[in-house]
Amino acid sequence: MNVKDLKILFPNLEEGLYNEIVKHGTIKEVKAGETLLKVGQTIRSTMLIIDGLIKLYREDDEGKEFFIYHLNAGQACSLSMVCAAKHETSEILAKALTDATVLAIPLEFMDQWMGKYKSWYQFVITSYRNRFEELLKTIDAIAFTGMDERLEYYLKKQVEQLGNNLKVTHQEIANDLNSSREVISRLLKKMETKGWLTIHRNSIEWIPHPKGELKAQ
Amino acid sequence: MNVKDLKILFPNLEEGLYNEIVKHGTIKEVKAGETLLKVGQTIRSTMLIIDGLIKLYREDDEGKEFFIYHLNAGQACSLSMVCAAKHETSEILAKALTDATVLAIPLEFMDQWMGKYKSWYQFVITSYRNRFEELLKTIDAIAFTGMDERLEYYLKKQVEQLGNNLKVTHQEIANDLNSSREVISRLLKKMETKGWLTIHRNSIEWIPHPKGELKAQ
DNA sequence: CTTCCTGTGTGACTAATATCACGGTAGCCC
DNA sequence: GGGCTACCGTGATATTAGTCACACAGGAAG
Repeated sequence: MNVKDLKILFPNLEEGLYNEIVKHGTIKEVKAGETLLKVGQTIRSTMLIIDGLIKLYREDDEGKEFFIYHLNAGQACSLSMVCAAKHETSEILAKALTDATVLAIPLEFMDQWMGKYKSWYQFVITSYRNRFEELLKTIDAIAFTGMDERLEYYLKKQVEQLGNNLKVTHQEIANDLNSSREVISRLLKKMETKGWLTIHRNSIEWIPHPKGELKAQ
Repeated sequence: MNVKDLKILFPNLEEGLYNEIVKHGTIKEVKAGETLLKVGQTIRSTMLIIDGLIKLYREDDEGKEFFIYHLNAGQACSLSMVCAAKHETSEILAKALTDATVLAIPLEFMDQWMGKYKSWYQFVITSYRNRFEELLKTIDAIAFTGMDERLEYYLKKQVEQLGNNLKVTHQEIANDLNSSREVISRLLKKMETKGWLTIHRNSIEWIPHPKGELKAQ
């Protein structure tokens, strides 16, 4: 990892901080589909996403996985920060959706930089706020809306991260939303007749349309 | 506000920090039922709860209120922290459930103390982690379980905060859970026959029983 | 005591979602 | 091509939760 690339991904940090990050962080490569973080695992470092897309899940007792949000390049795993700071264990499951590169920073620097670099503190706080907002929006979706709107919200988020052509099966969507394949199939069909997307085998093509963007947060 | 009381409520902070809190914080008294924070309101200070019980809600477009969690004495409003740090607006609704006293700390100290007092940084991070966990548990409840379990979880949380005798109507519970009175009434009745509680007019008496405690987090 | 209001109980109905049971189809491998 | 497997479509049915209508009960105020 070099300072130049780091600056592009994580702008607005202090000069000295970039050097420290490069010096103390260790690169970790993860293959698509691999698990980065298991529930119950002890966290010993904070993770910055350098490349790729990470998907975070909440797991229930029976191992069902409920999708919470994505992390992509230039973001940090807030949970790894909180946990790291208290030497505690993970509450969530993180999987690499694509091949990914993450930068692991041993937790002792987390503390140290907090006092030393104002930009680090800002970065951490901002990460938190963003994740917190994601969680609140997720709660909104499940508490206030039906499956149809949730699917819509879900697809828009996927499109935002992965582009209009989603390589995904109905079953996978159902798992992420803790629903069943049939329900998702039927809802997708409805959305297809509305002209919002076209269904292919193993993929869905999102058709941009006036109401198709996620509201600015 | 004096240092001695502060120490009891917020232990493990640095000596100098207590003095600063007392010096720069301003006490705010709130009557039961009053709103502390509206959605969309700009936040100019971080709030520490000195006394009383605060209830936080998420609001939908039509003003329906979905209960998220409590804050009680000795805790901080994490959201006010994130928002304050970025001069942003509130995403949630906070109401005083009982008469309450909060200590408002202007946001500039938030930044300043972060670098100056390690204990403050620890406190903030810990607050976050706890709130984050609450949110995740709330998501679990709505994503993975039915109304019956959600009601059970809800009641246990109330009991934890307010004791075994809950002064609450079925309608109020229904609002908090974004359900309807009839559904709650019927579920309560079931729980009554199981011997978990007794229903009175305007109140519910929780009967402690082996499975009646919230799992340790 | 009567009136009125609020909270509660209950049955009937509707809507949304999950589940079951298939049958069809595209693509892969032999 | 034939068979296999994963994915998708669809009707029937079950379950859960929300809605509607109304009856009743307790308590406060007159």
